[in-house]
Amino acid sequence: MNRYSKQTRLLVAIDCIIFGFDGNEMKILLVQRGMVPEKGKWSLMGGFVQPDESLEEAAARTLNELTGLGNVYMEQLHTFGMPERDPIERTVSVTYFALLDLAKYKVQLSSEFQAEWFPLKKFPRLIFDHSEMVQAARDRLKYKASLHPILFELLPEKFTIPQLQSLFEDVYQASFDKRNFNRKIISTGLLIKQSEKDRINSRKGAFFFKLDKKTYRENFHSILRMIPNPNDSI
Amino acid sequence: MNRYSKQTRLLVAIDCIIFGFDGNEMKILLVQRGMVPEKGKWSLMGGFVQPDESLEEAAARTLNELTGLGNVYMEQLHTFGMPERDPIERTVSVTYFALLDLAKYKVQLSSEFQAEWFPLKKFPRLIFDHSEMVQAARDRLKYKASLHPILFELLPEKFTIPQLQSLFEDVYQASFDKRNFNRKIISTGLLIKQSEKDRINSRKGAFFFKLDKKTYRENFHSILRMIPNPNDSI
DNA sequence: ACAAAAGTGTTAAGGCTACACCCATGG
DNA sequence: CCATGGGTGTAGCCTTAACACTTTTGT
Repeated sequence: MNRYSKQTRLLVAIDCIIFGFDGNEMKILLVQRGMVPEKGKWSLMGGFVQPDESLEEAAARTLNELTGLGNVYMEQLHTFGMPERDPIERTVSVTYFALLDLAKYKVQLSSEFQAEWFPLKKFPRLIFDHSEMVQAARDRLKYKASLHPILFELLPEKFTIPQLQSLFEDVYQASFDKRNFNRKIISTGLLIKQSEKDRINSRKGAFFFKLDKKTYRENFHSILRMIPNPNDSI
Repeated sequence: MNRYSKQTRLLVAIDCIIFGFDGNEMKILLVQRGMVPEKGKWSLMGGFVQPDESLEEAAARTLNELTGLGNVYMEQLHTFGMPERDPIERTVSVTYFALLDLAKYKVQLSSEFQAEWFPLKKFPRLIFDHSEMVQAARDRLKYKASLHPILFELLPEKFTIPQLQSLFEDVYQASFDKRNFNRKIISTGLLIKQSEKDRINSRKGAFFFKLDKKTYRENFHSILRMIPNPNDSI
């Protein structure tokens, strides 16, 4: 015997929830679907798992086809498998979410796809169960970012603490006291202060910081408390 | 068009990591595989996803076939999809882990399967990547139980605090100071003290507690700190 | 000199760890 | 009466939230 006979084989897809931060707000990368059904409607970037690739490879390939990027933070999110989720044919979708520094890579989007960055606060209706996938990814991101220094993956190599705070505030839709936020972030020991300042947002200028990669790797899996108590919803 | 032509369809399996606690130690339920390849070797309970069932339904069905149980805590863990993980034919496996009160249900194991409870500390070599799945489930259990009151799912309706503590100690392979453990658990507000005592383990007897189901549901998703600092590894 | 954002310090409260003794009971 | 496991209290430390003023510099 070299097949499990009598069992039904299913299509297995990958869908990627691609988050980016432009220094100001969180965005999500969507594509206009190129095939029927729902051709022309907005959806997550996805594709089918090929016979010889692992799920991680399929996810990385999918991201790369759209953005040209590799070496991006990706994490398996959840697998969606309701029988009727794709009306054409039953498809099980393994979802991954990716975090990237949007400003740096904005221009590289493949023109092969009709892709666009949308603010996470307001993006179009998506096909199938893709909105549910986005919601699950947002929930996971919030959850994980409160315990692990994952949001640094969204920032450029050099960033300022006010930038970091505005990223947290956008993710949590909350405001934080800057003194407490500062103390909390500094106490993680993850930041290395640079001598230069970013003068884009103020006359005084804000010091740049870099991530201490070694400490980052060592502490990534320990449970930290990354955010102070929020003040209010924004 | 009513099929995505040219795409390869894959077998989609469910594998269940079933944890149980017998009042003394954590166990895992394994079956002797009934089909080639690896017939007779120990493996997780699993099966293929059927055409008309969701992944959750398939997982619940798999658990029910083996134990006769329904209404058990189950959670999707991770999807494993290395191309060569099953040498017969490529199979993507969606894993779920289950938590159950072993003492209560020990007898109901279906005789259709050769199933056995093994101590989590020492269980046989498993087929394919099943050991990796168990490790991932243990890691997830530790992680999640440190933040959410998930381990109550392993206990009978009435339980004592020393029982609860020994469960935590087994999961974390650590010992906790009983005064601090007590305070921490009581402060969650999840326990309702009963008037009866359990006199099995001591002459004095330990008070039974029940879970406050309402508080449990309300607080399940908030991030608590469930365990005090461990003293030492056991 | 003033506007606009960056940066910093203190206090009071609550939560945490570490630690040692009394209680209830059956034999 | 004693052995066994169950149950509790506290002091010192650390972390946290709440809160307001000073610094820098371009215009």
